[in-house]
Amino acid sequence: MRSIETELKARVIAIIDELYGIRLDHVTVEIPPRPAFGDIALPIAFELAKQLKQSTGEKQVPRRLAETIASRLGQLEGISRIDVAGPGYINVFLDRPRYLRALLEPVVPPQPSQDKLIVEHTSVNPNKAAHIGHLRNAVLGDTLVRLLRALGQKVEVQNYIDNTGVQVADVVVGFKYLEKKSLDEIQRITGKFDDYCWDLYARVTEWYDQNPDNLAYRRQTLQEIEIEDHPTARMADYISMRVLNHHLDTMDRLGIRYDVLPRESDILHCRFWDRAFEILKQAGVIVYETKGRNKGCWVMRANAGDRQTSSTSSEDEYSEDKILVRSDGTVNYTGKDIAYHLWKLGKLGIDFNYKPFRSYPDRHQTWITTAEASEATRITRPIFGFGSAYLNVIGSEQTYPQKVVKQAIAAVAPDVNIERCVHVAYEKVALSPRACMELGIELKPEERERQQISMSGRRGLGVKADELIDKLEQRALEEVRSRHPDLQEPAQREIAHLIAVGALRYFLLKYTRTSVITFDFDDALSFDGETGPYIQYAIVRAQSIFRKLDASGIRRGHLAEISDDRLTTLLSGESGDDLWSLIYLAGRLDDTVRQASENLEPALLAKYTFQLAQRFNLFYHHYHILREPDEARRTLLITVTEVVERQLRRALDLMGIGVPEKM
RNA sequence: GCUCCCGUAGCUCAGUUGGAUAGAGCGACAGCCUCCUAAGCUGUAGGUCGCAGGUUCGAAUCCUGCCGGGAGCGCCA
Repeated sequence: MRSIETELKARVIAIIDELYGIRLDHVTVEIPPRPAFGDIALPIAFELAKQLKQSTGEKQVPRRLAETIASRLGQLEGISRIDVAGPGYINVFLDRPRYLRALLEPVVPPQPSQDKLIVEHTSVNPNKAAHIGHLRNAVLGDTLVRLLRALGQKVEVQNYIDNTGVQVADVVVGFKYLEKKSLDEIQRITGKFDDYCWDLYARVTEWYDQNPDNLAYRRQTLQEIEIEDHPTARMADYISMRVLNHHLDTMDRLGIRYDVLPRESDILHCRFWDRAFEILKQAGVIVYETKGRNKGCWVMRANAGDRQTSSTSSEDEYSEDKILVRSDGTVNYTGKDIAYHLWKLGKLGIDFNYKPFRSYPDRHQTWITTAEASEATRITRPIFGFGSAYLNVIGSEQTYPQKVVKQAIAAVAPDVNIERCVHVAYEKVALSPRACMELGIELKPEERERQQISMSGRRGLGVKADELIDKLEQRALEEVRSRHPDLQEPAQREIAHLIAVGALRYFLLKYTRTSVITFDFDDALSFDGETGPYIQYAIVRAQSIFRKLDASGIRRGHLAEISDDRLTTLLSGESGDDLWSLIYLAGRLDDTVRQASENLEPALLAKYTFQLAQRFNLFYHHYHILREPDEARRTLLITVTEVVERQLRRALDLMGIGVPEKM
């Protein structure tokens, strides 16, 4: 498996060093396009020919080099044969019985890491219901967390709560000045509060548009929100916490949870910025402008943190410089974010207080920050922050501010491994014109022509997360009812729920991060083709086979009783090759997981899993296990089914997708 | 104006980091349920990989320029 690949690479490097005196630091390994070309291909001869020509000027034939290297590779454990093909590929054929037996070994979880990675995701403004774009963020983040943890990385999941920003302020303005409601009256609002705020938020935006003077209420509200115990702050706190609870409910439906919820209000009240300000000033990262257009502001130079002198100055008016403190002395969002990130990495020197916020049935506990040191903060709790690095799942439109934060960290905390601190940027979810029509949204004339329409919380334009999940569950339930009318209602609902989650999470993961998802109801609500339910169905079919086998009294899991010779025969020839390609694909899960994690790209895992399910369905139609007369062959077919079923289940689990018993 | 992302089949997207004959799904058309669940399978049609150069044994992938779409570059968050 992986060890064979590593072994191969090492051998090739050693041989090339010995024969040609060239030390390669990287050997490309690929999967040949056709099984006839073997299981692992090394195009190393081409690279070597190039390097030899460069160093000696002598032209070498790649094919000849490949033959030389291949002959020196000799016998290797787990490899049955090595060929040289085409213009100079070294093709490696694996020992099939050995590989299959290795796949049956139990999965050993890796040693957990000492260091902790802080993963921030979701971070939805707590002023309205979550929409499909927020789900993309949360599902991406949650899946990355699962991948990293599976590889042994210790992870802390943070969901940042911006409860003092413009968005919350706008909803407060809506309640206070548009609806003229008191806190008491707000508390008496029944029904889905986040939906209520969704509509109100859109109305406030309209109200501002109608009369820009109304923006004065926003400015005033923003100031009052920051004052501890001010009535406006209390109202904002009530609203944002009630909406936050809805968000956590929504995310819980998809199996997404958090360790800690840092609140912006607590960053203010704990005076994080004051400390960060001192650190930045001391490091000389920010300077006070006494002239120019940024006069009176504290700014970070564009080249801060670079060791080189900034001699190549600058007739271009410091256009790259970033303001952190306004001329009125207040800090902006990026400044607060720098303070927050210094805290994440344990570099701020002060901490929040914490209290329990939500407990889950499996005893998982989510904590929230608080400013006051009360009784609750003395409860034993995990240590938050002090990460060795951070991963921020944040939309790609925030690339610039994220770069600034990273730059500031690099400048003031040189001991931080800044390479591991990454902004996991992803593109947004836009709406297809058809989806807009189905939502009953009036489009502006210039929008009608577009291929896609951006969602806008301000305009109340978007697909609400809960409504979409409801729709998916409803659709799945109808399907389950017609297929399994004999099942009890709760059982049917449980299946429908798993299918809905599978459909939604897979839908959001199958696109690569850099691709804009053009949301369409037909695509998102589909259970056919490249979808989560397709994969779940493949597993359900495998389970069904197991049930039938058990009922017929046919033993499972005794491949060990079949000799290597017999297995070699069974795995050769046309149908043997066919079975082998499925086994080999199933074995590549771990490699795919590693790759998806290295690239921070869950889509790689999603695509792989679908491909494996597809190949299994093919197998399912080609081979009828229950009717297989040859016992050894039947045992092999059963084993293949078991291996594939296990890998598919593991892969789905990493994507946060469960599997029903039947569907 | 500058920076970043995207452009591949009618539509939505992959493409193993430069490799062998460019792949899926949806949609269309034609088939497959006495047979482990048809949420499945088989077949057909569908491509100048935006355009033009360059780099080399080899380019959808890398470099340059252009065209088209999106985002960012605020004393907003």
